[in-house]
Amino acid sequence: MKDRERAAPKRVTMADVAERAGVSPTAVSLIMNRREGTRVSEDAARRIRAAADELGYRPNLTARALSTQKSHVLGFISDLVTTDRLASGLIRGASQEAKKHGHVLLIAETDGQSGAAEEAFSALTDRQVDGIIYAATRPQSLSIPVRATGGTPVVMLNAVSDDVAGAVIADEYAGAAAIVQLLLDAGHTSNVVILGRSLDQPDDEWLTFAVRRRLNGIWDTLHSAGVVPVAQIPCQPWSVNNGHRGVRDLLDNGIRPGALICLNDRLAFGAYRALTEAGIRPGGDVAVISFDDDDIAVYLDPPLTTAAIPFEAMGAQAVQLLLQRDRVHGQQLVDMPIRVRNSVTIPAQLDLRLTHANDDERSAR
Amino acid sequence: MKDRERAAPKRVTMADVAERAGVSPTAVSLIMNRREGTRVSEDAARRIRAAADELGYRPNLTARALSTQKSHVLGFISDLVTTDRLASGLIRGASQEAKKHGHVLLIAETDGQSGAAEEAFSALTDRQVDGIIYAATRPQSLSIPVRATGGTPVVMLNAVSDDVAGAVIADEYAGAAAIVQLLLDAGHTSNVVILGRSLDQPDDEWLTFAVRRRLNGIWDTLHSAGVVPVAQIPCQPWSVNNGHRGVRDLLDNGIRPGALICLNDRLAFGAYRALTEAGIRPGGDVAVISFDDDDIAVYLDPPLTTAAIPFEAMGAQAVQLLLQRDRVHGQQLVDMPIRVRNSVTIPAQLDLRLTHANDDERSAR
DNA sequence: GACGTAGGTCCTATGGAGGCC
DNA sequence: TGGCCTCCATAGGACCTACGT
Repeated sequence: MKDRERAAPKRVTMADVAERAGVSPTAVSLIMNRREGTRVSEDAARRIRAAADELGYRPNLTARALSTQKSHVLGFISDLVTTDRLASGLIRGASQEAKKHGHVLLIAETDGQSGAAEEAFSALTDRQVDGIIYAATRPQSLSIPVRATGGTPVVMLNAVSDDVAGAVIADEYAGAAAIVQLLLDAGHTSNVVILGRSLDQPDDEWLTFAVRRRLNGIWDTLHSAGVVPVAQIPCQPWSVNNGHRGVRDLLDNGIRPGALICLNDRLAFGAYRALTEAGIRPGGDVAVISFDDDDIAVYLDPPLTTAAIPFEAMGAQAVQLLLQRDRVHGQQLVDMPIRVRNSVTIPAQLDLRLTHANDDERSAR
Repeated sequence: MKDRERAAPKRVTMADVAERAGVSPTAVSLIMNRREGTRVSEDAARRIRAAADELGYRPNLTARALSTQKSHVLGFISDLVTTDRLASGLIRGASQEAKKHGHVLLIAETDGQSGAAEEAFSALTDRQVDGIIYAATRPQSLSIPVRATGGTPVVMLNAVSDDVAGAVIADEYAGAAAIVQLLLDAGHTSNVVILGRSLDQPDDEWLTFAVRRRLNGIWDTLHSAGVVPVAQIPCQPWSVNNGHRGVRDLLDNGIRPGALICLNDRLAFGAYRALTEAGIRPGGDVAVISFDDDDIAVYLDPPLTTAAIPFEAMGAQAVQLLLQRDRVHGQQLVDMPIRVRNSVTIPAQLDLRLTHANDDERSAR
């Protein structure tokens, strides 16, 4: 009788239902879960269902988890608290897929500090999550604190790791190949410029496996078509200002691009600015393609044709991987959809075969 | 002995520690939790701590939750799956604050469908969350399915509700007043134009309580200074294209703004474009202020001075509210920081007293 | 003052008691 | 008397705590 501050009406429990239906708690449990092996009389079952209904009974999943060792909760850890919001799609995709399977997401963040990852893993395993998704906002190789894992299955998302088999990442190579092919098919084969990285540039921290694949996709495709770029502009980081500077310098050097392959949308934004300042119309005078499908891609004028990172699909895929009984090993590559917009002029006949990204402007407030 | 598929090494339990230390589980429990009322000998305590350490003992929080009725888990429900990522800061702020208090976030989304909210609340209460944050990506009034709540405390985040007392929202009125005051202090008092909504416009779905407050802040401040706008441009939704059209029409009508108050950053982006096309330099020829501190605000040239929605602070505040023993009622207003950038030219003497937003371009990949 | 026992949290899995043919 | 089907009691699962020694 210590119902002083706990004004909560005390959840109705299995015992309550059992009592009202005049059966044992066991019978209630059997009815509420599996119906196979009908071990309860139809009459009792009816009474139980009725009682559960009237009392508004809902099973206590914590207790169930304790008993079954399955919590139906998945952990989601993201590597660092970034200031941009690119990767929130990962969570969203994962969350929706989890919901489909009756699971729910417990999230934790490693705020960059070392030791934080271990702490995050522990916080989740202590709560008996059935599996953990370890996600990065930028593709990279992460090490996981195996000790803190306690045997809980882990899949990497937008990242890879030597410590674990499953990983879901964007198919950068194929995506790059596809969008460059689109550019070439549209006839933009001369004066091709690559903005963001030069092959002559020494390896550095920015050359992650994902960037490498993206570059390979680009170069292989150009090469297959016998196209040789007239210029490569290295810049680090891939920011608006660097894109702007890069293209401005290019123009100052008297090189006028016919097609511009930007390694991400921010660079493209900067490029647009430099081109416009020089009186060159993006989309009209020069074809532009890019990567990521950042928010700004739609806002640009003309809207940018870009290879999107399929964050939501990747998140969903990670959940599937985790929930599959027979684990698939190795990397799962997810297609990068090409958002066909107007920064590349496309001959009518080719155009018929393309599906254009149809973004009505997203409305705000 | 059914360790067939469950290859997991079986977590070490309190009983294991007790056995190794030669004490009862109770003693272990006492040591692992509260130390007050030293009811265990220092010697035993030492042995217990040693044993726990050697075995790598970690308490099973599921079991603890079952017995204490406190899960140290907070639920986070967001209202609808929006395509933009503005509000991910809410989760981030909440998550970080929760972590500080030894809590963790369980997330659920109501995918817009009716009934989904109830389902989400149930999914969380079934798992014994200690409290629920009900967040909206756009400020609005939401009704909560009280039945499914089961007495679990709820606070609204970036939203309000008639069904619940606590709510955390941005202080739109004060934010608007502050940024308009900044504009006026900088001397931009003539040819003021408001872009986004006209007072003559009839009430509609876009006129949420948040927008109303934002508008009131603007108008009251202008009024106090005796400033009367030369034009108000209604547009719905607040998109880049509408901002562009609005300002272009304005210029076509021969009105040349001296100061432009945009109701959000997307409108501002469109305005920039229209101004630039007309040969007018934003920041130089016309001062521009705005709201939201969207990603694009930094990318613009010149970077946009805007009143930021403090998503992270709001998320943190919601957690605090939830965790406070003595609940504070009513709405918690969170300050909107003014990001002072270069779209408003500021006299040197005033400038000294301002803190400028110092955004080095965020680096990508 | 130091410690153990037993009972409570709620659900599930298993073996076994009882009834019927 | 044995076989079979109903149903239920009991024993966990890992922890906390009131009480008793």
